[in-house]
Amino acid sequence: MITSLATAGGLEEARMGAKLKDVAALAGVSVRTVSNVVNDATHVAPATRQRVLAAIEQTGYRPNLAARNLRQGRTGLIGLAIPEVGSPYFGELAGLLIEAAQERGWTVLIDQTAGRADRERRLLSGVEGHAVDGLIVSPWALSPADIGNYVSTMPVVVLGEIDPEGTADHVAIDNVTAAREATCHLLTQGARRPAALGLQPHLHNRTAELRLHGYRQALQTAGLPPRSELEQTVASLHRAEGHRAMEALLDLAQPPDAVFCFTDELALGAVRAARSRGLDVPQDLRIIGFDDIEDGRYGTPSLSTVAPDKQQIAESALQLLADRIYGRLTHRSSRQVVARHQLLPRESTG
Amino acid sequence: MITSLATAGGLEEARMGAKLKDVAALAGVSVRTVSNVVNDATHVAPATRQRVLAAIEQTGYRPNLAARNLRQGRTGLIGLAIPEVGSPYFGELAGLLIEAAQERGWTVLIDQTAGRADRERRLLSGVEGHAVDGLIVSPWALSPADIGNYVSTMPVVVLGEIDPEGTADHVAIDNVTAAREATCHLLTQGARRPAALGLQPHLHNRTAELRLHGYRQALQTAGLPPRSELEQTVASLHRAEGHRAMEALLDLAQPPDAVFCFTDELALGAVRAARSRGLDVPQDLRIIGFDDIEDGRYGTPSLSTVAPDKQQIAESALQLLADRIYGRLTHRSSRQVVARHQLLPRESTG
DNA sequence: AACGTGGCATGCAACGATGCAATAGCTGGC
DNA sequence: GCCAGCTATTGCATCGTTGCATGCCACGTT
Repeated sequence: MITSLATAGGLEEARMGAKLKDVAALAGVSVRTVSNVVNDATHVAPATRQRVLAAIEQTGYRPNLAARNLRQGRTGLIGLAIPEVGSPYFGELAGLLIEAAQERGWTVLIDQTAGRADRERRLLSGVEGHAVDGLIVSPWALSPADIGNYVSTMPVVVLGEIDPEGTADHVAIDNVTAAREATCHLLTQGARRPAALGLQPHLHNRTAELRLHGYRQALQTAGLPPRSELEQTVASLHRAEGHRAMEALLDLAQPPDAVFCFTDELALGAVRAARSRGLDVPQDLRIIGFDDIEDGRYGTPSLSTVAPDKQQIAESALQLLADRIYGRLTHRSSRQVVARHQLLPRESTG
Repeated sequence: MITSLATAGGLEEARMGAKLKDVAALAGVSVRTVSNVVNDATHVAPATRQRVLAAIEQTGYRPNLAARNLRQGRTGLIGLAIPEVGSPYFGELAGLLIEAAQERGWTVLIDQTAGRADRERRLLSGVEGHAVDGLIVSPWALSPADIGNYVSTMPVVVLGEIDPEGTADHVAIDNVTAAREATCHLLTQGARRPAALGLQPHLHNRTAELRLHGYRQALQTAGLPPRSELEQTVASLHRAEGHRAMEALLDLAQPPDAVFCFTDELALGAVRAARSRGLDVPQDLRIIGFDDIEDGRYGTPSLSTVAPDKQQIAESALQLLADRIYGRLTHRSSRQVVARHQLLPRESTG
């Protein structure tokens, strides 16, 4: 309708929706040639290219992504499924992923699963349709088997959890070692009854399991018996739960003298709880977290923590995904990247 | 190619890419009817609907969004341009927006502008092509005039800054009043030399300007003279800058006895700086922030702050955008929503 | 002189879905 | 018994782009 008008006279008023056809008409070439210029692929004579570029400039042409996607079968979008963007660790990670994705020409589309299994499944099963070329999932509530069912549908990279069945690509740090190191650090600083805070047995939170495992290993190495009352379960990973769980620990007949929290957020809540009971951190109670979120660095006391290399995690995840999407990798077998981590002792452990 | 195969025998192996055509063939109806069922719009006989639904189930059909978008001219995506997802305030806000958008059937696509004007412009000018139906922009570095140039291209809602020329829809709180209240709170608590921390004169950060204005109003009302050395400029809104700026204030011959920080992050850095100099907050120095991020609630001391109603901001922004996108609103004139805010006195001001 | 080669440019068809308008089937009223 | 007035269903064209195959030309080779 307007199309023909725009084609005929479209010089300045072409603002809204110049198509390839319009550009072609203005430049006096075929639609196909304009497309070639835009995708600067095949041989185009310099003179023609100039003319087309000028026409593009003049019409303000922008490729219609929907059409391009339909034709190419790719969308240039990748999904990122995380529990919450608002939580610092995932926020920081999302930021890095978005940045890194942009460099590869991808746009990231965030879905918040809030750790609910149904939502994570819905996402994987492709409710979004053919909307994304691939998916990066950070599952808190999904079992490895669940994931296996869906990787056949589209490229999936899983963050933060090792899938024992090896059906999907994974990026994670060595959680057992990291947790052991954190606990050892507490012991080295003189702790005799270190607690673990952050179990989530009701969810399929394998990351938490691994960290618990590392914690127990450290105890064993030090010749200390595991005590189940020192292993605190939480319902979520927010500060409020850290606060609550810490109070429960302090209410024990024999309270701990140190706490390894599975995330920094939990640790920050725990610190707060300890201090409002008049305890000094680290004097009376040493606390270490996990994630190295920015809040921990500027709190009082600054929070000791284990820092996963988030940058590396982001890069690796995209690399794995790229390999699958561009089909550089045909074989089914999954790959695993183990990202670096680093123990960062700060004030909260003395 | 595979299409015909799938159409003919496609019962179970239709996993990868069942189209409308395949479903239609299986259900023994026309493609158009299947489409009608999917969009449950027009009259479809119950029996037919059942048959089609079964076929959809069996084939695992998912609508191809690219095709749908091409046809409809809408993408179902809205862009969200914020400086950083990793920063708590924007992370929390993004989370709420994503959630609210999902309820309206939209998917949010986050772009991080890092406060760089070129990036914000690039985004507005539609580098993303016809990729998004609308845009929510939280500009730190863009002047109102810049925005005016682009609103004609697509629906835009601006967050956190009032555009005096009235070219775009806006959602913001009453920053002047809020800042005045925060400063008044400091004065009420006994402050005599309250400082303002967070100016960004080099950027077109109008939000900061408004908060400074409110701060000065409060001083004037209290009969205190404004002192330019108490108005601290920052290069970014991160904790580190809050830390640095606070130290600068403390190095003054006559340091302040209270500080109004323009964001909670700055405030957290400021608290840290004060305490590492041996000052007690709030005993020696009262500090109030702005944003009500979660970190502030669980720090020691807990941070007094001004809490914008983030939920309302998110809802309103989407409402305004929806009106534009669905064309319920044709007239050019811009609308402004002033969201609620609330002063939250906590420990850091005594 | 005839032929092969490679650089440019083009036309046609198709990606998968929906808007439109037309058709087939049905009921009820006179 | 016939037609008006429905509802249910369908075919065709189309959204804007790119893959494929081909046409055309000029040049270098035998």
